[in-house]
Amino acid sequence: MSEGRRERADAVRNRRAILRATEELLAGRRPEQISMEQIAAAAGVGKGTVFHRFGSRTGLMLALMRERALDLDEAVRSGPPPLGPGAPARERLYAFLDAVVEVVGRNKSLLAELDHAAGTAAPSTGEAPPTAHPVYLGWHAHLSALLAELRPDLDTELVAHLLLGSLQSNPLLRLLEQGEGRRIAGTLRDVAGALVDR
Amino acid sequence: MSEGRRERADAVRNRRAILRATEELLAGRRPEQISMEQIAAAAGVGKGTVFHRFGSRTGLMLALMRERALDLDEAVRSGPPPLGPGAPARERLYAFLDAVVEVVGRNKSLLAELDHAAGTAAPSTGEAPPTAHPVYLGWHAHLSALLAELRPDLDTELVAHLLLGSLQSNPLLRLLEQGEGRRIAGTLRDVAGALVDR
DNA sequence: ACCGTACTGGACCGCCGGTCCAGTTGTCCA
DNA sequence: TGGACAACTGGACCGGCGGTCCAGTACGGT
Repeated sequence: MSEGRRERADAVRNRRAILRATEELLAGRRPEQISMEQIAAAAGVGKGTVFHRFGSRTGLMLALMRERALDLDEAVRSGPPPLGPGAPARERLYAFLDAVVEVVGRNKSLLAELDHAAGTAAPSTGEAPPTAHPVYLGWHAHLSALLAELRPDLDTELVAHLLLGSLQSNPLLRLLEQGEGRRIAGTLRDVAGALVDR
Repeated sequence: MSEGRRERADAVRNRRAILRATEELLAGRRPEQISMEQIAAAAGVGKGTVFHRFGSRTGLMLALMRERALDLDEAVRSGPPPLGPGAPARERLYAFLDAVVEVVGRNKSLLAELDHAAGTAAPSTGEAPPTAHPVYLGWHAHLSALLAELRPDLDTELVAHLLLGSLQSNPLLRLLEQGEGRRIAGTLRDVAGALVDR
């Protein structure tokens, strides 16, 4: 994927403008009420440019989500404990759940959009694999690993899906919207704790 | 809501035809790939009729979901134990989780559609309350009550959302599609069990 | 200064959910 | 039995969306 050609300066400028514009619009309205044309207008570019850079609506949203999830990703991979490596698995688990709830809370609408978009795949080879988005996959891998360390007897892959999936569901996103983040983080801890402290 | 006027015979016939047609189409493709026009054609009626009877796409999907969830609802409210009243709360909890997984499994695509539609409310009074659909609310109420009986110290409302929400998430629905229902039911039992058997 | 190429933007396309209304049909009452 | 009225019907129609296309533009290496 690494191009030999450098990216042109105006292309960079426009890509950033589009991402910023999307962020601003997203802060005000629900994502399904924002059209690609509005985004283009807000960014001061043509609609064609938006699609040229991001491929599709989903591609744009995904790019934005990647950007937003980068910090957490780095903190988990090489940051200081307890989020990063070095702390005991249980501490890392709790820290990670708290962090995920926080990130999800700051990106509810984006996640709702991506979750829905996951079903709509490219019509290229007839039946494209409708995988979850990369950000989710990363979270899931990390969570599975932590759980497996603590309870190797469980179906940790599935438990990780259960824990993360619940955060993506509409009722939870609604609560997050109402600032119930701390309450959710606490209860998620209770649930995970019940699983882990046997 | 109880009308004094009886429903006309042809209206009943058409309503059933539309629901059946929707079911058949839903069995073959993902719901977002089915247009209202296709449904109308498959049912042998005009598009106007579909909207007249169900109000909107969401209304139609909801009507279908209600129909599908009726059996479980009755079994829980007045059926034999352990699903119905009479069994100890723990048994009822396990039985209910199993039953919900089964119903969700038979209606994944429908639920995905409704979950997404929950965000898009009627543009009537500016900002309509984007509540979850009635079927979900019913399940949530029942599950909350059972949990509260077993662990009154927990935030059972929220735990119920976590358990049910996870089933609505895309990754889980994907697994359900691949026939992993039993695996999911089992793990859900493990999670609930860890919470309840302290 | 020049040239090739990647980038740009807005007209355009097909489709979708939803509306409208003129015509039809079931139902009730006399 | 028949007539009148409301409820139902269906397909033409609408605004708007995501996505495509391509002629024109402007960047950046040489």
